[in-house]
Amino acid sequence: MNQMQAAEQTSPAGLVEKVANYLREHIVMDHFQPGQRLPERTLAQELKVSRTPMREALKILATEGLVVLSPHRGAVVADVSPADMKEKAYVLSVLEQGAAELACENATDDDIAELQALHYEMKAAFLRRDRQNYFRLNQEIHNRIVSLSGNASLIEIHANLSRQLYRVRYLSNQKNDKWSVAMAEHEAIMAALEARDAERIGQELRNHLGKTWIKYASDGDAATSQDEDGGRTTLEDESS
Amino acid sequence: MNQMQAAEQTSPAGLVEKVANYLREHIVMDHFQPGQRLPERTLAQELKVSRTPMREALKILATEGLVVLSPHRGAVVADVSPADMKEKAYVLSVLEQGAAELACENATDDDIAELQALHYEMKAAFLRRDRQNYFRLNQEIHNRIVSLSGNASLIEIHANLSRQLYRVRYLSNQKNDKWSVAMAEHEAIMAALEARDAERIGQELRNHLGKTWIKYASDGDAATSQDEDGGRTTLEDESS
DNA sequence: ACCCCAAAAATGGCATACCACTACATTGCT
DNA sequence: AGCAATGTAGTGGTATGCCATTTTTGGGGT
Repeated sequence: MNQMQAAEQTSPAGLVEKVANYLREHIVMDHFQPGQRLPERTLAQELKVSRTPMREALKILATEGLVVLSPHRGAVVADVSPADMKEKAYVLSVLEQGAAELACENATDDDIAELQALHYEMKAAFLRRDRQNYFRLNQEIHNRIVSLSGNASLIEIHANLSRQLYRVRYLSNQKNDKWSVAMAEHEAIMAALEARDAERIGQELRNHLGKTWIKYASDGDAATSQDEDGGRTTLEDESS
Repeated sequence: MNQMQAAEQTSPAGLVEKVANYLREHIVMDHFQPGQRLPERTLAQELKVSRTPMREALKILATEGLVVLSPHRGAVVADVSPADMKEKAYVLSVLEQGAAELACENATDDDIAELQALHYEMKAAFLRRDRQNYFRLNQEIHNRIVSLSGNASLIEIHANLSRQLYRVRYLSNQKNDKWSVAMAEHEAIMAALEARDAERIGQELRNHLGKTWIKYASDGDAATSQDEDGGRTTLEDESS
C-alpha cells in the first residue's frame, strides 16, 4: 500500500519534496519556533516556488504533525505537546507489541540472529557512551522487529508514527541519561524474541516504550538552542 | 490534532470533498470495478470540475486505499485484496486492544453503562436478525470503546483504518452468517470491560476481530448487487 | 516475422490568475 | 468610551495553461 509515497521518490522529481524536506529540517532543528506563522504565498516566493507545491508540502507536514493548518489563519509551526507525544508513543508501543507477536511467528532464525547482532552492536555503543550510534541502532532494531511482522500496513503505520516522533526523539536523545534500564529492557526483549515468546515480548515492548517516553513526558520543555540561519533562501537537495 | 480534517468540514466548502465522496460512494458500491482506470482529466470534465480538486480527491482516495496511483499510468480502482484486508484488520485489532486497555482505566461507570446499553440494543438487533442495525451498533460499540481510551492519536488512526475497511465491511455484512460467535465474543468483551480487566479485554478483542476477519478472508469475491444509476454525471451533496 | 526506433498521446507537475470568504482593523456612531 | 459596521488584506480554493517525462503505438528496417 501507499503507492503515493512510492511515487514520490527522492531521485527524479519532487519540488514538493524539496520544500517539505526544507521546512521539515528547519522545524526539526528548531530554526522555526513553534507558533511561528508560515505564510503560504510569502514562503513560496521566498523559496522561488509557486503556491502549488508549497501548499502540498504544508499539507504533508500537517499530516506529519509538524505544522498546524488553521482554517483562515494560515499555517503555523506546531509546538510539541508532551501530551500528544505521549499519546503517539503509546500507540507506537501498541503497534510494536502487535508487530513483535507476529515477528515471533514469522521470523527466521537468521532474522533473529541478525537482530541479535544489531543488539550487541548497540550494546557496544552503549558501553562506549556513543549516543549517536546507540540511538541509531536502537531505532534500527525497533524498525527491524516491525519489519519482521511481515504486515505491510502495520509497517507503514508504524513508520509514519515513528516519523512523527522523530522531532522529539531528536531532542530527547541529548538528555536521556538512563540508558541502563533501557538497555536491560532490550536484553529482555531479545531474550523473549529468541524464545519466540509472543506474549512476553509484547509485554516487554509495551513496558519498554512506555517507560522511555513517560520519562520524556515528565520533562517539560525543549531546549531551544541556535536560531540563526543567515537568510537561507535557496533550496537544495541536502538529502538525508 | 488533525487540523486538516477539521478544516475539511462538510458544510461550507469542499469541491474535493464532493468529488471524493462521489467517487468513494461509487467505488464502495461496486459501481466501479477494481482495475478500472480513472483518468484525471476525463473524469474531471465529466464531473464539471477542474483537475485540481480531482487530483486531490484521488489522492485522498489513495490514502484511503480505494484507488491506486501508478506513476505514469493514471489512477485505477484498487481491488480489495483479502491479504491486505486481513493485515489491516490485524492492525485494527491491535489498536483496539491498546485502546480497550486504556478504556478500562479511563472510562467512567456511566460510560460503561452506556456501552452496556448499546450492547443490549445490538443484542436485540441480533435476535431480530436485523443486519443493518446489528452492524451499525457493532461498529458504534467498537468506536465508542476506542473513544473511551482518551488517546486522540489512537482514535484518529483507528478511525482512518476503520474507514479503509469500510468497503469490505459493507460487503461482508451481507453474507456474514455466524453472528452467534461474534455475539458471544461481544458478551465476553463487555464482561471484561465491566470488570475493568485490561488484560482480558485486550485478548478478547484481538480474538474477536481476528476471527471475524479471517472468516472474511477465506471468502473470495464480492457480491455485485444493485447498480442502478442512470448515468449520474452531476455532483450533489448527498451528505452521509 | 521480429525488433528497434521515433512520433504521438497521455499523464504528472508547476505556475499563475481569479474569485470567494474570513479575520482583523479602522472608523464612525451612539 | 464602548460597540458596531464597513473596508481591507490575507488566505483558501478552483480553473487553466504550459512543460517535462513516460508510455504506447505505429512504421520502417533487418
